[in-house]
Amino acid sequence: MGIFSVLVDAPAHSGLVGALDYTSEAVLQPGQLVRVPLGRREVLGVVWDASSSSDLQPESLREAKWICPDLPPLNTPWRRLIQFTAQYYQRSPGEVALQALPPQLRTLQAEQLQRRLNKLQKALPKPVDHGVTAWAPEPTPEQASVLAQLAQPTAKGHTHLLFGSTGSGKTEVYLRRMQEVLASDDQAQTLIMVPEINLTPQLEARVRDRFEPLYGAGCVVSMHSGMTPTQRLNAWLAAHWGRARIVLGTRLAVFASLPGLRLIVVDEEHDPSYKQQEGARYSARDLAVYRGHLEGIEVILGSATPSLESWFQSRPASEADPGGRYVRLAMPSRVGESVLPEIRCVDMRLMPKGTLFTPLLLDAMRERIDRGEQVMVLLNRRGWAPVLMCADCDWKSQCPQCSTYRVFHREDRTLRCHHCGLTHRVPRHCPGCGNLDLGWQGRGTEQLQAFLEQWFAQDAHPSGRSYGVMRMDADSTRLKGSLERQLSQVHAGEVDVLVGTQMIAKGHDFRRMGMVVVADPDGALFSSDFRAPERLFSLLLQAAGRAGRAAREPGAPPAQVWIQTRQPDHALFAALRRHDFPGFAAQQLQERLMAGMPPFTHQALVRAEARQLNDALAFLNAAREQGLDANNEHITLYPPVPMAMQKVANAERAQMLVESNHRAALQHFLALWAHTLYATRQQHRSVLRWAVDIDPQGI
DNA sequence: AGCACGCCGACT
DNA sequence: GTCGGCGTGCTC
Repeated sequence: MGIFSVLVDAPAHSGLVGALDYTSEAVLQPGQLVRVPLGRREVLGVVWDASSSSDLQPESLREAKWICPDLPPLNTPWRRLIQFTAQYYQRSPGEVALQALPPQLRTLQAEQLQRRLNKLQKALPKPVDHGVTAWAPEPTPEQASVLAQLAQPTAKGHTHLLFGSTGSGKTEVYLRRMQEVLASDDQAQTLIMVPEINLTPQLEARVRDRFEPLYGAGCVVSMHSGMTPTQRLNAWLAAHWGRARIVLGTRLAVFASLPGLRLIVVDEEHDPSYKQQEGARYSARDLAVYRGHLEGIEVILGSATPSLESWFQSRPASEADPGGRYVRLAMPSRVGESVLPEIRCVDMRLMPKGTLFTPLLLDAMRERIDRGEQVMVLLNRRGWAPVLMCADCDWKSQCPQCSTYRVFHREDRTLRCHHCGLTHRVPRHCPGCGNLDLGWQGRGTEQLQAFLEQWFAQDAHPSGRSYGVMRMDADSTRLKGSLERQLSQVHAGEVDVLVGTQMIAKGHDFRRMGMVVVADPDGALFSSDFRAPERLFSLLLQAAGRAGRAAREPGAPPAQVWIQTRQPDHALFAALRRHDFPGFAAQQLQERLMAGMPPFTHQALVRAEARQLNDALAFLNAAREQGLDANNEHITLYPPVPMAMQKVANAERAQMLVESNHRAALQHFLALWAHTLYATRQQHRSVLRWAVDIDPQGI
């Protein structure tokens, strides 16, 4: 009878910190999946440490059963990745480990699992026909040079930042590099990550086209939260078994078990979606880099607008500076005939307040459309208008549960809170004074769509048909299949004007888009979040990337981006007009350095929620006092403040910023302080929830 | 986190 | 008299 420690799914604050001890007749390997009794239930566990001794009385230990002898244990790098994630993001290893496994593994009986494995084994990989090669475009000289550099071992290590403008063919570089790596070893596996589920289908199709002829059907699997539990389990097993050679997925795929992993690609590495926003708040991009380091393999981070963290980390060496830890590879040119679109600002200060589009812009749109091109209109606000209000009294569509307004959605006549989801029918008359005259303030995608439909209905297209205006946002794509349907309508040319939120700016390859209109970006210029300019720049450059992807006809005017703003002289737009990310980044980094912000400092947030704001603040203040007593010179503990969105779903929220110039010092402090926080929580029972967010996205 | 036990209010 | 509200406590 040996003693084995086992990880089970228990949150860090449950008192069950670390692994639990169990006995077993059979010798269990670390990484083996087991089923263990925990209280009255039986749960899935991961064997963590073999034949350890236990502090507990031997007779109080219960017995672990392995679930499936044929399932190989999770390997050492995987376990170390889990260990690191738990420690770095201040969660229990059990919680992280079990979250990283497919949910169905918890409930599946041993026989069912065995049946799955048998099926997987029977579906033998198609013997590779070495005569077969997938068609692939010839790499451009720029791509070839980057590929040569990737193949060349460097002193810097194995993480590369591929800085390539939209349309420079980054995906082709990923695919070719994957192909080289896969060909070098018949056990080799690669992982490629994308920020959003929406972007997986088109990349998946491209990856399948390239690799299925080489490695057979089933060599590519996807991993994202939109899959059914069964699909997820099958994909996970195929990867864990080594049958899948390529795993393609969203942030959760960073935890896929890949015994033959040789390369990780993180596409659009700057995208905020890589940061998990609940539970263990990990950054899949950062973990990908760490995993690469653990496995001793190559990592490629790709973006046209890298995060300032990655940009800084990839700075070249100079006399005074040894440079960053990543190797920067640049691909500045667009593939083929297409040229960079012309970016211009439209000065909205000259227009009456409330103008949706300037007349000049509307004329330019029609001109484009009549030439057979499409126009994209970007506005990052769903619904008709962000506020409904009474013309007589001061009633506004305030959400009763949150410190924000419910958004007026005219299409389904609702007032919806975008934070807590609360939905009401639009009142017929003012709930404050009974007045029938309810108006709105501001604009959303629905309103732009309606305006443009009306505008273009005044005339017919020169060909006699009518103009097509379509809206694409989270509302229009809610139903299954509607995203695909809408995209195919755009590709089929049934749409002249596509109105939408940032969803339309990301990734999709609209070949006929000749003009991009940014309707109202100014909100982001005045945001209190120091990362807002970075995100806006990235969004606008990505949007610009949608324009003019195809070669243009001789004599056709260049693709254009029109930005309607009341700040046309803003430095951000000046850099954008030059397509100058390096210039923008240099200026932002200078500001961050001066203001002592990331990447020059490291941050963590402690957030707390309570029914009363003061209870949340009191908890944080008490925690801060004790943190200050620890008196660490490298740590700054700022006083707690109410969050910008102070109330969400009837919970008052406050947060406290912890900062340090040294990542290790911050980690060390947080690890010690965690105990204090748990203890302090016991004295503050009114606190509903609290959590630590390491490297927070927004403050 | 689950899932117990446990001790007070409105119903068959 | 029970069904059930969610407060506290434990799980190797």
